[in-house]
Amino acid sequence: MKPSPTLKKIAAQLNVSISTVSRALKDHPDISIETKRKINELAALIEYDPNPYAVNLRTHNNKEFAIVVPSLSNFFYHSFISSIEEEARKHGYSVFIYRSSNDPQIELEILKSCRLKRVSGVFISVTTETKDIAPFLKLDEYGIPVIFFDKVPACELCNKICVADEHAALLAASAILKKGVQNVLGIFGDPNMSITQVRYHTFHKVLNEGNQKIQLQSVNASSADEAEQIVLTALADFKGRYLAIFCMSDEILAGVMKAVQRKGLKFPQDIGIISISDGMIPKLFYPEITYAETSGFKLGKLALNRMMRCIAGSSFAQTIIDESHLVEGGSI
Amino acid sequence: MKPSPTLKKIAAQLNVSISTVSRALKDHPDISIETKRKINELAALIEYDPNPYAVNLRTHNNKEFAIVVPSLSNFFYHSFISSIEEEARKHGYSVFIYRSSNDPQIELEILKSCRLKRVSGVFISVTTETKDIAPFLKLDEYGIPVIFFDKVPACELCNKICVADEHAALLAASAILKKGVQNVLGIFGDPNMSITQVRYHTFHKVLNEGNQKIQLQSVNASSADEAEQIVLTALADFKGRYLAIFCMSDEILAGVMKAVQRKGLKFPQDIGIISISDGMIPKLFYPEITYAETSGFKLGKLALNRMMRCIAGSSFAQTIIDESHLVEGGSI
DNA sequence: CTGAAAGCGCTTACAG
DNA sequence: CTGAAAGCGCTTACAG
Repeated sequence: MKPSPTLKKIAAQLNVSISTVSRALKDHPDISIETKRKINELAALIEYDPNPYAVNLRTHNNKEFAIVVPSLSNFFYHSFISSIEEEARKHGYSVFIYRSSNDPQIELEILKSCRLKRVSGVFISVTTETKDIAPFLKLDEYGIPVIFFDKVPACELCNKICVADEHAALLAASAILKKGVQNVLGIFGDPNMSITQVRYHTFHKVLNEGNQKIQLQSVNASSADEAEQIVLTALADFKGRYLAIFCMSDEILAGVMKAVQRKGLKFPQDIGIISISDGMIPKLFYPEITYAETSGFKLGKLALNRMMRCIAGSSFAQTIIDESHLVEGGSI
Repeated sequence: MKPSPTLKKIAAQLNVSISTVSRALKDHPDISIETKRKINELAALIEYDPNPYAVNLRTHNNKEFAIVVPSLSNFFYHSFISSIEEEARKHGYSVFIYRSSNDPQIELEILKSCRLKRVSGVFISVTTETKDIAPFLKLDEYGIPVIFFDKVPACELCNKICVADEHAALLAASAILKKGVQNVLGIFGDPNMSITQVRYHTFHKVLNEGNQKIQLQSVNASSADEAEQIVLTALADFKGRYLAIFCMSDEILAGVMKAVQRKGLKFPQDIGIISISDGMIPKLFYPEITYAETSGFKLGKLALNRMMRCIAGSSFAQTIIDESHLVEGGSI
């Protein structure tokens, strides 16, 4: 285990004081050009790098953001994370990712670690079980800004960046109206999640307010398998009539597609399908599935922007909602 | 910005020395029960937590592993990461993830950061451009073990954990032989990647060594779109004859499925499909696609095991290859 | 232009 | 059983 180069060693070799070396390395105007040259040369030669622990102990400042997510298996997170990262790098920040495994206990440990490490800021999508926002407020007390994204807690005074659930549901519902479909089956996720409630509510409102009379049936599915079963049942119920299925999420879409393929149905001829998605799953089928896009990319930029404002001192809490747009596939 | 509780403050309030507080908090046998009680009580009350920067500066020891991956959009990585994490937690280590964006420059920065932070160990899947292994050896010099996984560099003396490319290709080829298919189209990825070479070589060897005479055609595709085009062309060539398509990866499978759906082909009736995959994409279709599984889960356990050995002092470099197994879907 | 000194918050050998 | 002291590697106000 090789010892690291330190200011002390450079100072000793060059017969100057540690203070001088420290100043020279950060290009302090006091130090003479000649001394700076000597010091920088040696530092480069022995590949000196400041010990971040020592620096931090003194300055309480690291340029690191933490992103905390429940899981990694989500294309929305990918685009969000890469967007944050790209932008953060430009500002001289590095980014690392913590995974909470959707476990509030682990999430708590991660938050504590972020606090103790005094990261510059935290972007977090909370677990489905997270109820207590005290740990987040605590981060704030220590001057660490927290930006919630995607799965956000019910908290007025927080900075939140959300996908446009309402707008996405509206786009999907409008697309269905436009096609003039009469029988619609909406499949939604966990009814306790706010994301489900918003999407459900908007979807229903738009369809019911249209001038067409539509037979709308809505169901909740907690897994792809369940969604598949629901569709198989519905196909029997709606026998003979053209049906459009709305999928609130990728997981549900996966189940729906299983049922559609199992029954050998062609879309959009035999059945119509429309979804809210980040776009990965819809593109696996032919024709591609039409979906209202919830992309993390633009959202990431907005989130980072907000973060930089917070770091600059803004204490004003704000909820930012990105717009969605319809990506026409050909499935309805 | 609230000041953090410190040993000093506890010491002052209790009229004992800092050393005593430090010892009491780590349950040192020298300290009297009564003193320990008092100190622990106050520490709990004010929520004292040691400053990790100060601790590190003294002890050079943090219990953190870094996982570095080129990208997050890969189910193999998800299972690998969650497996590592789960196991690491049991050993009292926490895990954070760095994303290199498949950029060797960023990868370099990450490695440096790992070195300076003296993480306990690094698990890394390198970028496709990574040529220079010097930075990894450097980590090793500083006593930080490096375990390569999945995308590993050509380096004899490294610890590597790999998916069983050979075994997976063998299983897929054997499955094709068993079905007695005569016309086979193999679609492979970037021919410069070692993973492609191994899969290609084994696949061909097994098919050619079988006693059946098989017409085998192999092509390289660098994207899903390209794979789709290849299949469309091949369908014309093999007109009328039953064809089995082997997909080396999920990306290729995605393209192949696009073509198959576009042509309205039924599988396994009209065409046979078999793939190497982590299992997510194959399960989206009906019938599900048959594939040789390359799961990160078991691999993660093996990798962590190896890491713990390295930390315990083993300097013996080892390449571990996990076995694959065939998951029967119904697509061939 | 340069250096000695204090201090960030901790740990640990040494002394009593 | 407890404490004073040195030191991890750095930064920065103060002095010259």
